[in-house]
Amino acid sequence: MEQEEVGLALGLSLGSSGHHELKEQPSPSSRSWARLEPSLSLSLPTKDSRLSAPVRIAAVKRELPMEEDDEATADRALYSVASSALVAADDDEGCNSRKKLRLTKEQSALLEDRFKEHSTLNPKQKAALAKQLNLRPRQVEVWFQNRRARTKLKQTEVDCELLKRCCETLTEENRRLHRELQQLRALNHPHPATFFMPAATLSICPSCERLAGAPATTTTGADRPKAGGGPGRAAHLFSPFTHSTAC
DNA sequence: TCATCACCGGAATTTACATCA
DNA sequence: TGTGATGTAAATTCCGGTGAT
Repeated sequence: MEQEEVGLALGLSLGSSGHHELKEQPSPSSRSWARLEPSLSLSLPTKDSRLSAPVRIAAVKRELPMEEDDEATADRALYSVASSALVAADDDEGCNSRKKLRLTKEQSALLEDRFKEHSTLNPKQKAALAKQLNLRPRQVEVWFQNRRARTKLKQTEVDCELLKRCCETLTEENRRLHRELQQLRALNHPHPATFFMPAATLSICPSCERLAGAPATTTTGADRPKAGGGPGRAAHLFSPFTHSTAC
């Protein structure tokens, strides 16, 4: 991005004359900046300076020893400087705050469209999209980062809700199994007068590994979790006399 | 093989702004 | 109409992973 574009994008026309150490300013990428900074001995105009932001950025560009193919790093550095200039602009007005970009509906829509296609961008795509949107590549990059974060958060919420429902289902299944267990125990230790099935007939079905010994009327495949052989396994009750291979 | 560097993305956090009671 | 609480999203910072040299 040309320095003039940066200045125009920021809508800045600052008056300034002083200088400000670059490393004191926050940047979009502190690591990139930290790697740049040691090689720099330049100082930047501050809020007190009388240079316009584009001029200041141009000054930085002259002093930054960058390769032409290092546009991403350059962009971050320039953005950092531009941000600094913006802060300086506010300071000029006695308001030490950064301005916040609000994307237009058109910009948001296009970003969303691109995100639907690819949730990440390569440098060329980023630059092209930035140009198309009249934004800085760094802004596009940040938007995609935040968008991915929002997507992940949304998915986490969905997963959480699913787990919650699953937990409720399992809890209910657990209650039901406890009731059945009590019934089975009653069968296993019946009063002599009401005895009708010997304890020995309660067994595990060899084919499905489910407990046998009572009618298989309470548990169906529909009301059990499909996977994993959960609580439903032991609850599948059947009579060894009526059990078939359908089990 | 190891060290260093550059780059990128994720996570956490900060901050500006909009909305609403 | 002014104000504080709150939510949202842009921006920042830090950190770890990875590939190139």
